[in-house]
Amino acid sequence: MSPQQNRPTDSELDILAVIWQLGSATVREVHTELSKTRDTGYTTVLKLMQIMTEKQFLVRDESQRSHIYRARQRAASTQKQLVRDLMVRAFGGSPEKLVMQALSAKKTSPEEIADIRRMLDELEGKQ
Amino acid sequence: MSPQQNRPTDSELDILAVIWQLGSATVREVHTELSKTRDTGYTTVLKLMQIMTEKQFLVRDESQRSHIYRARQRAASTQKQLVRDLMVRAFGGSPEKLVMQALSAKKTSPEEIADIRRMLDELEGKQ
DNA sequence: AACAAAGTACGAAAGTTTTCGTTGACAAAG
DNA sequence: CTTTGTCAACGAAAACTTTCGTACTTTGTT
Repeated sequence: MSPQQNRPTDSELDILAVIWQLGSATVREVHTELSKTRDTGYTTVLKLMQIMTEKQFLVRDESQRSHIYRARQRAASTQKQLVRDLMVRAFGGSPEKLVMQALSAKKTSPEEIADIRRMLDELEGKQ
Repeated sequence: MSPQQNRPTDSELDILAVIWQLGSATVREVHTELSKTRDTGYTTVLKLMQIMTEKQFLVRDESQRSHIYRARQRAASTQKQLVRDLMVRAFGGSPEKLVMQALSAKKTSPEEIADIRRMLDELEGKQ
């Protein structure tokens, strides 16, 4: 009904991830991609993508026989929403606690650390 | 579709957040706290906390009539799991993308930025 | 034209999470 | 000792998410 302020479900996020990667995709393409890691039926993916279109997570071009789907929101926008949500619910709204866990959750390379430093520089420059 | 593992559900996370804050709590205390922001029944919270005990998210002391619950895992441990999960599913495993969204999701103060810099220093020192 | 292949639509079943009404135990007050 | 309030237990309903069978349509091939 209302514009996207709700989070995608787990399966919906899996589908979004594929579409983010491909830019746009048919059900077949998404299904093929998901099949690499999950055991999932074609019509299951189809149904989910139809629901996601209703929910306005996706838009589709029906001019071809096999409809072409795109994400309605940019990846960054949905990702930001997801992170904000987790930050509020699990970290009491504290970004540095979340960042700390993010960095310790995976061995972060020196290059990645340098990237983050650059981001901090930029962020500080703006303020 | 997506592996569930030991990730708390949304409602379970809300309860965990309260218990993390209070250290330990009765159902009454959790319910009172949640009622500030959510319209939720007492027995709903009770049932959830019973389920969470079965799932080993919580442990309880039954020696008093009103049982006292604690988190079985430290907050940091569960938080790390949640962040790792989100990092993999929404960010393709990339910590710096997640960090970037975290920082832009909320206006981050200079103090918070300084904290994060210190964390990066420490992280680099260890490697 | 007939058939097979590939696609959408749809509804209902199956699975999971959340909600709450009800019951019985116990405690505190009267 | 009876009433009133608080609690845990439990089961089932409600709500939400995921799965897939079936029907029908369109396209390509023989």
